[in-house]
Amino acid sequence: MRMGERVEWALHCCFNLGFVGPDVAVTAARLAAFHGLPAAYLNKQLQAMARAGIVESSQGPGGGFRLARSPQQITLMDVVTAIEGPDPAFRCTEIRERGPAGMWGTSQRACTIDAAMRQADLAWRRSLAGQTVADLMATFQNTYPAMPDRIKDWFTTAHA
Amino acid sequence: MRMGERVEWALHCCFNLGFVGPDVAVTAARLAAFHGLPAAYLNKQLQAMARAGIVESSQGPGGGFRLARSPQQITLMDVVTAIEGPDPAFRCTEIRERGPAGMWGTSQRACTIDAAMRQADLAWRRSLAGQTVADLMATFQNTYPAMPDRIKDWFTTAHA
DNA sequence: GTCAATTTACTCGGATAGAGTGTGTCCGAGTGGCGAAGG
DNA sequence: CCTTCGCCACTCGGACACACTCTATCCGAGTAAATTGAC
Repeated sequence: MRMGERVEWALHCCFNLGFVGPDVAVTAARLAAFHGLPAAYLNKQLQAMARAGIVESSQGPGGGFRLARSPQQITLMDVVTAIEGPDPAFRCTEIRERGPAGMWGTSQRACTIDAAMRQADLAWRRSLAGQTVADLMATFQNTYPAMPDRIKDWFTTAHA
Repeated sequence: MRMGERVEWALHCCFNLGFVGPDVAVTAARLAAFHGLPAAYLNKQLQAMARAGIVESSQGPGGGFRLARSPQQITLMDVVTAIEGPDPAFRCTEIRERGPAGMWGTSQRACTIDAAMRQADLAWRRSLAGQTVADLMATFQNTYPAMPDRIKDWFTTAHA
């Protein structure tokens, strides 16, 4: 099982957009340059977050992306769902139905194995839903007090 | 993010091998027939579990696979790790180092985002480690009391 | 009848092709700002 | 000098190739059981 790098990118973008604040829009190219990523592909992930209502997009000169709501109202679960989709990692394909046991009437109840895996998935989702972008920003600011302003400056001032 | 079907297959195999008991070995072909799966590919997963010490393999006539230890001592985490590998789903690629922020000395501490994702991964792993194959067997037997014997019979008797 | 070497058939085990998803890239649609022209 | 119209550059947005992992398969190595022959 492997989670795509896209999620990492999206989280870092939300993180930095949180420090920049909702007043200015940051282009995908600028965010890509800050992280050393391919701009066009990162743009795709930002679009996905825009569809999910996490960020707002504006076109034209001076356009770009900004957080659609407060960092306190954006959980890691929101971001992961926006990028990776809502489906759980484990998907029961009901192989118990394909063999001879399929005739034995064991499909009245939910698959025992599926239930167990769903429970683990739920624990994972709860942990993600319990952490907001604001929490990450606070932890980071606590470790590096001067960094938030530095980040905001980099994004709000012009660059070659 | 998507978990392979292999995990589902492996779990069902452990589940059924638990009911069969450690006295008789079940071939990969028999397990595949019971679930309607490709035998050679399922064999590959059983091999992976053998390498992990979850099942024991024996060659020759009368050979096959059996649980290497009690179902109570096999957790879902063991099976998932054996099939999917020990790496966590989320892997931090340290993109913070690739941009201009890489020069700002933020790599002294662990990546904030990585830490948050690791925490969620840990919750997932704890849930998996807290459930054993024996637990699943007990739940299933509680729902369908007659099934375990029926399963054992199917695997221990000859078939066309 | 007993033992042992041999054969045999059956099993796992790793090396080898094909499909699906994630990764990366491109060009077109839309939009806000800027400048020139007219009143 | 102010207003208005048109142009333009910049942005997002979706459609198009490439790579990698998962899926599936094959044939060879190894082994335990059955067979056969001698003692």
